Amino acid sequence: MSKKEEIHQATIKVVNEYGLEGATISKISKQAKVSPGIIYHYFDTKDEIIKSLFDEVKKSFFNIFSDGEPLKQPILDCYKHIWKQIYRYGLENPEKLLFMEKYRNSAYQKDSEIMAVSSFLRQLNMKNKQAIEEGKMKELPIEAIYTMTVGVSIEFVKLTLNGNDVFKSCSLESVADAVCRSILTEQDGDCNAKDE
Amino acid sequence: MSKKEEIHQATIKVVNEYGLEGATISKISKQAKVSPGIIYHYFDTKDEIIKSLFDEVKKSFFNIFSDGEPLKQPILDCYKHIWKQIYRYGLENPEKLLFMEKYRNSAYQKDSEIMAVSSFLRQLNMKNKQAIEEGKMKELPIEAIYTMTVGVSIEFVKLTLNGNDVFKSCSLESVADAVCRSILTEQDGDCNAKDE
Amino acid sequence: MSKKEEIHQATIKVVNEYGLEGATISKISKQAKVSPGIIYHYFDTKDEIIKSLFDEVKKSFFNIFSDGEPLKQPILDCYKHIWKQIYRYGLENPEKLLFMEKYRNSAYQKDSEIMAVSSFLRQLNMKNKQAIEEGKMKELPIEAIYTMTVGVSIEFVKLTLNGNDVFKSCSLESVADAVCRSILTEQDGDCNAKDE
Amino acid sequence: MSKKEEIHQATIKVVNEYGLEGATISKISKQAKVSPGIIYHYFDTKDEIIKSLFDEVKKSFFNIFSDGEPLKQPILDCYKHIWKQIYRYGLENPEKLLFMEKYRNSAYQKDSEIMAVSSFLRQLNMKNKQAIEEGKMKELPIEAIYTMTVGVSIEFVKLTLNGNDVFKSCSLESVADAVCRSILTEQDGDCNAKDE
DNA sequence: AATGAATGAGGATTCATTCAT
DNA sequence: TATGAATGAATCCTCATTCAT
Repeated sequence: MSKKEEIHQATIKVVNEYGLEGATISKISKQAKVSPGIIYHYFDTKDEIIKSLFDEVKKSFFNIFSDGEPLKQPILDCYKHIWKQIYRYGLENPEKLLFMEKYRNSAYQKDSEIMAVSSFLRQLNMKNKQAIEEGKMKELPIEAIYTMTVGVSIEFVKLTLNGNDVFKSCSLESVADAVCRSILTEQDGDCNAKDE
Repeated sequence: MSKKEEIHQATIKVVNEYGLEGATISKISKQAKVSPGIIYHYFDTKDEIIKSLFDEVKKSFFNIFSDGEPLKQPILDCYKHIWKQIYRYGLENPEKLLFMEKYRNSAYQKDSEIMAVSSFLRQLNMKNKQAIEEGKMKELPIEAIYTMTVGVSIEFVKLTLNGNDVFKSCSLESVADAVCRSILTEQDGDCNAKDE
Repeated sequence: MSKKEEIHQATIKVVNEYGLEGATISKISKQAKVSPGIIYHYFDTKDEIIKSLFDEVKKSFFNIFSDGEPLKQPILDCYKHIWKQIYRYGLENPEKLLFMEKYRNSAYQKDSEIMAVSSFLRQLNMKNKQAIEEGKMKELPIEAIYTMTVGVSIEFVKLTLNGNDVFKSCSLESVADAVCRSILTEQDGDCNAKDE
Repeated sequence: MSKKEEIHQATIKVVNEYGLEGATISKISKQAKVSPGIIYHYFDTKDEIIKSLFDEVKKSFFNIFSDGEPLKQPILDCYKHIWKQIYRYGLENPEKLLFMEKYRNSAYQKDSEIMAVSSFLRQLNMKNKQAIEEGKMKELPIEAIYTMTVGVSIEFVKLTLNGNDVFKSCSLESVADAVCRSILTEQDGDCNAKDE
């Protein structure tokens, strides 16, 4: 592991323990067992540490989207697959996921530019548009789709990490199914949708 | 408005402009047009200002749940009603809602003790349990139900406040319906649910 | 003496002991017997302390130019008067004069914008131009005139402060006379010199 | 050029760009294209770099005093010659001259030990004393003589380097003459002035 | 109640210097 | 000789909190 990675590792630990605002250079350097000075040999500012770490984590996060080639499946199965992948990722990498969530709600992230343009996400976006045209999916912007699926999965991770036994009586599968079904059109998603 | 309330008001404004970590006593005192010293007559510490403000905002937030007596409606309609109320509340009180979200992801909130025990929420919880027993709703803990409904509504508020025209092509009603339907059981929520 | 003045006083002492670069907030606060924090209640930055102090000192320095109404005298006597006033000022206010000299050669002073535009200096400049037109004074820019007269006086102060007994065998008067005569034209500077 | 000289060269460049206080080992090493570590093989401390550089520059500066054998000329012509040599040197070696001036006003130079004892200066000092005995020159210490002549020339260099067109209407020769004449006795300096 | 000057610990960052390679 | 990573003390500055008035 390179020194930069070690500092990133230390940072993510400190952020999870003390919050983004509580992550001081002093704490990070102690956690990484290096001097405060050397950190500035690898990073220009403290902000750069946080931002580059976020970029790393975001990359690793979006990488798991494409695991298992979900694009080859029908739109519902595609999102269900991603939903479950996110949940597993979150449980296996709680510090990464919680770091992302803290970053997302912090002053670092001014606009919601979360939607990175990985090649996978571009393809997923294409798939979305196609499904919308085919009348299978609600005509919603990608951010809304993301919120209604991935966003919920992330919140379920947080619940689980907080000790909440979410899936005691109800299977992960059925929740993933129900949640992801909400992005489909009425005729496609269920039979008895009614408007007020 | 009491002095405490004035300080709370000033705090919420400063937090929304500068973030939780950027909200200094100095800025709050200037915003509230009082001296820094007097703030410590009304609050013991800065943390107490933030925490008591959160309690206030949380109370006002959960108050709107009961508007329109949603408990008298069937479970789906009840949650759809709440969903839309939250969305409206968020657009009308962006500072309050964003403050809550910032607080929720900060170091202030160690555990997820969001679920306040208002009398309404107790009643809603009863209604949940009944619906579960009747086989109408998935057997999920209240926090999960909350996440799948209210949580999504809040995220939609954030999207809208960020300038995202979420409901350009798809009605608020249909999204609320689809999202809230995800907490129902398969037979109740839709016709063609399938398991993997 | 106001707190700002006290901090200025402390700063001038520290600068004279440790140099401009050695004048740290820590040293200044100890010299002024105040906490480091309070300094930033009166000044925005360390630079502002130095710059405002320079403005103060410069003002006091240029004030002594006009003492004794030198403008009413012929050009040579006028400059001789100023020359001697500067010398006296320097011996009486060594810290102020040395501070000015340090500032002048530092990174603070990028261009040589020393020539403040006090009303007196404007009048002196007028007198210069008149003397040039009358053929009494060399046609040199004001900065050169300043260098040849005031500049030399300041250097004599430095010599004296360094323990050099400059005027042991040669009177202050005769040096002032000889130095200031150098700005006169040849015909005017030479044969009709008069001594006091 | 030896490594030490290369480091000196780099130092003088960095000092002129960033000032004495802004000249860090890091910048010097980059400018010299060597590692920071190796600098400490050639110099014990950063102060030693600066001080030895000053000694070098001072030597080169005082060397030009003797160019053209000014000692063989009458005292006035001798100083006029030196005056003009200094001015030319300054314009040709602005970095060296400005470095000297920065050093002279810094915390490095506690006492005014500028007057190096080169063999030339010893001879010049002898010439001074003789001229004083002969009643041709004012009875002033060597430092005062230096200030009244060389010091003024250096200041004229600074004015010129700062973009001031000092000699637009008045010749270098006449200024050198007038300035250097100020060190002569009254009878000698006045009536028998001759121009070129 | 109210002010705002004052404190001092702690923040990010820099930099002369050292040291393993 | 030479590198450049590493150290840690010192820098400027901030800010929650206190206190004299």
